[in-house]
Amino acid sequence: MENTTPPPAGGSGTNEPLGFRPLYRQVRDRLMRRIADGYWPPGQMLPSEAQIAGEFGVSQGTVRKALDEMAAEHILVRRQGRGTFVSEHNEQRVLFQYFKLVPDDGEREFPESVALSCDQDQASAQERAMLDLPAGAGVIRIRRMRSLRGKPCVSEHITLPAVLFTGLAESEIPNNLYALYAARYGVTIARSTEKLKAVGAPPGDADVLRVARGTPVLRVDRLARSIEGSAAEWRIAYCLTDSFHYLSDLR
Amino acid sequence: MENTTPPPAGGSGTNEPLGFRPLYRQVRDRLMRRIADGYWPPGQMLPSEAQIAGEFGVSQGTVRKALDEMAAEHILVRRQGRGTFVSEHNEQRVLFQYFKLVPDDGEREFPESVALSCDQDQASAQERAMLDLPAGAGVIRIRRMRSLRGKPCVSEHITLPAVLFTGLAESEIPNNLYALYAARYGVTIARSTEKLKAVGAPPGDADVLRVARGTPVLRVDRLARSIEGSAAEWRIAYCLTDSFHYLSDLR
DNA sequence: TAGTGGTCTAGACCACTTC
DNA sequence: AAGTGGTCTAGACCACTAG
Repeated sequence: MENTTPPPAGGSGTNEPLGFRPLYRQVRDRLMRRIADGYWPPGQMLPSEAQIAGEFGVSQGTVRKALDEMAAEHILVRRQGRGTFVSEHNEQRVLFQYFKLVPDDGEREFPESVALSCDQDQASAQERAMLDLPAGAGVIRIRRMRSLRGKPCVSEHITLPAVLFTGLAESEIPNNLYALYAARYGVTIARSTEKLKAVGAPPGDADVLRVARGTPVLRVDRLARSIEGSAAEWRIAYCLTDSFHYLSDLR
Repeated sequence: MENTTPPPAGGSGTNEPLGFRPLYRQVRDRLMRRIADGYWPPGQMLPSEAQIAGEFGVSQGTVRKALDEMAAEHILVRRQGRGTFVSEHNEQRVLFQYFKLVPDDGEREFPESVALSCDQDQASAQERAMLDLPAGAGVIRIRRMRSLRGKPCVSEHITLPAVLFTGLAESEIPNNLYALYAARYGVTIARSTEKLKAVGAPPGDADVLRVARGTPVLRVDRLARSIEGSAAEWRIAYCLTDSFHYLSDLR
């Protein structure tokens, strides 16, 4: 693997100076492709640094830098003495990376869920805009209620591109959706953006949460992206925050 | 610098296996101490990697690893071809690291501020608990209103340990408080935790924000810590989110 | 042109896990 | 004991900034 042909434009989200692409980024890209293609599924152990280095014709240090970067993004998990593994969306990871609602007086807990409905339909203009869908595309919509300690606390509206998740509308809705996306549809959620607002609870959500309409609730608008970077899920959640809070760490 | 005397307990927040402390962490600790002590003030350029390596008697790669880690925590800023600098709390940094309120339809902007009051008093039990203060300790309380595009959007209640900020109550309150803490009191804010809730606007804050009492607002409870890790500021902000949102990136 | 950080290599040894 | 990732070193060269 040589660096004699630097691609003119960068593509990994960061601003490359256009004209130089480090070797370790090319290694990273090739590893990412294999993971995105399902060559190494979640939970799979990767070859050792030395093996990857031999295959790609680079030094072990260069492979290490690529792997470290991917571990920092939670794409991989490295464990000394054991190996390097593709991250799984197990409960622990989802709990810490994606579920930010914490009891005021206690530890983080994984919520329980009840699916209220699940239908397929044509995407609205707003849904097409959020999910980068063409006109006429289909979506799957899921309504869900989640509880902590037996107390309803989140009313969710989830929208998925139907083309990525064919047949999901007819199946059971598990508590851990991201594990299902990965296992059954090969869609691995890698990062997301949340926009938070305080609003009065809309009628339907107030009923689900068993509070009066207009009660202040936290509205969380999340767009989740797959490992390839494309929008894979749009989710709006109305959260009760009288005995919970949304935890955000600023570094 | 040798690794023959591994300290029995780790102290940098992470769980060390108790019995091995890498050299680069010891380098990091020594650099941190100098920065915390004001030996290298914010904005100051550090010696080159080679110089530090020579002074500490370690290799350049080891120094590099320490510097990279500190840069990842925003303690340092590294610029190729120029050098390594102690981070400043300039507007750009505060805007991206600490001010998460973004207009729904536009770019991030730095808000304007109006100080409403600033007093010194004995700490309440709650304030002592939040800021780790002994009984009888004094605090400085600041009330502030912040605006974006001329529109009031945040009502702030700030509490500071009086012992760290003597004389602040009698001075002007600038827009960028964290720059003042660093420049005048040698207190560099390094990280913080925010707890978010949706609540009805309390009377005093509703008046400041010019909305009806009980209007849903985002309550942001922030505890900010200095570079040494001690609690340095407790801040509660009530934010209007009808045309703004709190932006949270999940990685 | 000199000085800085950034990349890449090669090799030695250490810490941890598993068999 | 074997295999993995983690640390540390030494040195070469590249990309960027500034005088």
